[in-house]
Formats: sequence, C-alpha cells, structure tokens
Amino acid sequence: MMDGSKPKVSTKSKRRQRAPNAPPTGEAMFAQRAVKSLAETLYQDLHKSIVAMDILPGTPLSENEIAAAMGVSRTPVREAILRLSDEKLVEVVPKSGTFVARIPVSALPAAQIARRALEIETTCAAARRATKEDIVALRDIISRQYAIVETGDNSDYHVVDDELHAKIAEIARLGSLWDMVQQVKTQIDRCRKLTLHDPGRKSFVTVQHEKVVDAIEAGDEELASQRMWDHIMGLQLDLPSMVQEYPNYFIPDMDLTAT
Amino acid sequence: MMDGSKPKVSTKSKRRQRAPNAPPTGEAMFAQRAVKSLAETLYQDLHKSIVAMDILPGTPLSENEIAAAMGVSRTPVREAILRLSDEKLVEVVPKSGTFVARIPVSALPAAQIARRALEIETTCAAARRATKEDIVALRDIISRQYAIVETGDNSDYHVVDDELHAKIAEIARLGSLWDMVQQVKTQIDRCRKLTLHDPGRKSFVTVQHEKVVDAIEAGDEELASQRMWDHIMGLQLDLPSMVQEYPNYFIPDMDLTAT
DNA sequence: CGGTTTTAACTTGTATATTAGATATTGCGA
DNA sequence: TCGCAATATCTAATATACAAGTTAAAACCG
Repeated sequence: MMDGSKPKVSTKSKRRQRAPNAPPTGEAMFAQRAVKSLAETLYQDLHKSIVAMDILPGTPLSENEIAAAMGVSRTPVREAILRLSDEKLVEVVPKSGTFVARIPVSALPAAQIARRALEIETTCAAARRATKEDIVALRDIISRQYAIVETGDNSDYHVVDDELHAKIAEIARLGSLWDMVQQVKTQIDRCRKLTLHDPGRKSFVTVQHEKVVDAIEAGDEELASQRMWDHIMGLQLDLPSMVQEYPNYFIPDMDLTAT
Repeated sequence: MMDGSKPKVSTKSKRRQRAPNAPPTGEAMFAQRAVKSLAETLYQDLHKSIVAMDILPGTPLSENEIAAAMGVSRTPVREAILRLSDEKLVEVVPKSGTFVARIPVSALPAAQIARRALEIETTCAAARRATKEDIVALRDIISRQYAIVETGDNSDYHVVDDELHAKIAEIARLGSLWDMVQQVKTQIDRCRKLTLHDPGRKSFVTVQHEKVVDAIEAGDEELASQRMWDHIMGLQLDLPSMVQEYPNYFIPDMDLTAT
C-alpha cells in the first residue's frame, strides 16, 4: 500500500466531511427497508420459533450450526441471538453455549400485571378518542375473529387477537404501549402453548372483545376499562401444575405457594 | 480442504455431545460476570453518554472511529450500537451512517402515561407487602436524598431518586416493572437535560417521596398511589417550547397543538 | 460561472480467521 | 471400580477482511 503510484497529487486527505449535528440527508433515510438484512430475517425466524415453542426451553442453539444450516456466516446469526438475549428469549453463557431461555416463573405474574395496567390505560384513551371510522375498523377485526371461530382454524386466531389490541392502542395514539405489552406478553404466550385450549374459549373471548368495543363506541371509559380488565384477567395460568409438569422449561425463581 | 491427511483415524467424529434440552451444567452459569465483555462496557458507556446528553441528538457515530478511539475492533462496537438501536437511542441508516437518535415527540406523552400506569401498580403492591425492614430501607434512601439536597450536589440526585423507585418495585416483587419504567423513562430523561432545573425542586420532590413512603407504611394503597400519581405528574415538560428551541433534537411526529 | 456527471472515500453489512475460556470425554493411577 | 488429571474439542468473544451501497466533493461540460 506504500506505493507511490497515486494517480495525481494526494487528494488533500480529508474528503467527505459531514457537519456535526447533521441528521442524514440522503435518500437512504426514506428507503422502506426493501431488503431486510440477514440478521433481521434470522431474528424474526428465531423469535417466532421460540415464542411458538417450536424450539423448547433449554435447547442448545449453536451459532455455527444455525449459520451452516441457513447458509450464512456467523455474524448475522450472532446479531440475531444477541437481540433475543436482550429480550430474555435465549440465555447466552459466555464461552460455553447459547440456549433457548427457560421461562422465569416470577416474570409471569409481573407480566400479567404490567399488561393489565398498560392495556387499561390504552382502553381508556381509546374510549375517549375513537371516531366512527375507528369503530368500523374494530368491528371489522371482530367479524374476522368470528369467521375464524367458525372455521375452527386455530393457528391464526391469536394474530387477529393481537391485531385488535394493536388497533385499540393505535386509536388511543398509544401504539408504543402496545409494543411494550407485546414484549411482556411473550413469556405468557410461551406458557399458553403448553396447555390445551378449551375450544369454546375463542368464541367466549371474541364476545368479550365485542363488549369492549361496544363500551369504546359509547365513550364509556369506565365500562370499557372494566371489560378489558375482565378480558385480560380471564386468562389464568395454572402455574404450579405447569411448573410441575415441565420443570425443565421454567426457572423456579419464585415461591409458588405464596401469593 | 479435500486433503486426505487426517492425523489419525478420525476420532469417531462425535465427541462432546450435549443432551438435548439440557440446560447448562457448568460453573460458568454461576459466574458473576467478573469480566464484562467489551461490547457490554461500550454499550454502558455509550448509553450513559447519550442519556446524559453528553452526545447530542443527530451526532454521527462512526463504528470505525469509536473502535479506533477505544482501541478495539469494530465487532464489539457494533454490538453495542445494535443494542442502542433496539432501544431507539441511535438511528442506524444502512450503508450510510449511525446517528444519536433524535427524540420522537410522540414518545414523550406515551412514556409519561406508561410510567404512571406501571408505577401506580407497583406502589399499590408495595403498600400491601411492605415490612418494617422495607420501610427502614426506604427511609434510609430518603435521608440520603435530603443529604444531597443540603449539599446541592446536582449530579447524584437522580441516581438516588431511581434507587427509591427501584426499591419500591423490589418490595412489590415487581422489579421487572421498574425495568420497563427505566426503558420508557430514557427519552424523558434526555429531554429534562435540556431545561434548567428549579433548585428548590429537589427538596420538593423529596418531600413527595416521603409522603409516598408514609402511605406505604400505613398500608394505604389508595393514598400511596394517589401520591405517587401526583409525584409523577409533577414533572411536566413544556414540549412546544423545547421543540421550538431545539428543533434538531426532535422528530416532530406529533401535532403539538392537539392534546 | 452554473449544472451535471464522475469518482473516490466513507458508511454499514457480511464473511472469515483468531483467541481465549469451558467442559465432556479420555486415560491413568490407586 | 473410583477418583483425578490431562486433553481434545466444543463454545462464544474479538479481530480482521471483504462486499455492497451511499454521498459529498471534484471534475467536467455547457
């Protein structure tokens, strides 16, 4: 590199210099992320698999294996795993191994409480702000839920369920609260995959949804939040028996006999 | 790679084989993370600098520059930046640059609401569970706050402030809620750095803290949460004037004239 | 001199190589 | 057979190298 064959005079060394405190000006800022990075894709895939309990807690995840299996290098795999580690979906043990995270028992009641608090707030705000168009959108989602209940197709119900909650948050202009709910909800979702679901429950839940929307339409904050409360509290996990049945999937960091 | 010069007979290929669904058994699991990884250190440093507004929104962050300055490779720097990106503290524009994130205006009211909801929940639970020892610990923190108020040392007050809220969450056995609060609080904290603080305010806040603790000691959920509400709502940011004064530090993704 | 094109230097994204630590197996000695 | 030490081979952590894309300044042209 020390050769003297520079085409002309050395071009004054400093070329591109961005002014300090200059936000990006180029067009890349507006790109719609047409191509997801490999790391992003891998992250989404792994996230989905872990939350769906397709990969069970405790399962070793090898960066090398995944990289080889997906035909990419370790770097994007690693970046995906680090993100999952921040979300407590994998446990990285330095120099030793990476494992699908076991579910910390203590996180489950806390998650339920946090979710309840956030969704109540969201529901109240939605009841205050909802327009006629918003109500139409909500009822559309509910009708799609009823359609799924009819067909009995299990897989898609929770997606539309989430869609409703997301829409309520959007109406409340509190989308970021729904993002938080989604985060805390993941461990609960993983638990739910461990239990068989009452087939009549989906119908029951949809009716609950409808009642919430009724109250939002009426602008009755109190009633709407009460109904949302009932809806969320309706999901009760039998922790002790679950932990007993699948001890390897949990971190028993809480006394289950206590409150 | 196709050579046939394997040293001996291939040693039965499979050696170390970890049983499926086997959580880690080694001692590394219990290591107290004696040595923080470079990535972790860099993350903490950058996080601190950004939240303290030592690095202003819009400032370009070059992975190469940081790596060179710290005498490490790009890899740990990159991992730190990716984490900050997940927390919305930096904006990464692919193939273009990385910048200290501007503050999304819409996130601020939402953060306030989320924080309020979570801390109310925490305070109620703490009022139910607090023991005599817990109250002693809380009062100790408050006395340290008063000490800081006396000296007028600005820098450490917010640390002890956070300590109190963290302790309340710990008493409530809802530490994870405090973790969530800390996350949403960061953008608010960055804003607060932009405004001069009333020197009498610290004293006022400490009195509020004391009143909250009084209510917790009395086991009065209602009163405690009411006082916590007042305490949290006492912090009002004058968004319009802040955005006007520092337009480059904000993303104006919300109509400030509306509610 | 103004507008356009070229181009080189900068960016992050990904791939590969090296390093250092953890651990299950192995082999040895009692 | 049991306990223990040696070691091979796994792991994640870090370093380096390369590729693909962006952008601002320089070169060119009118």
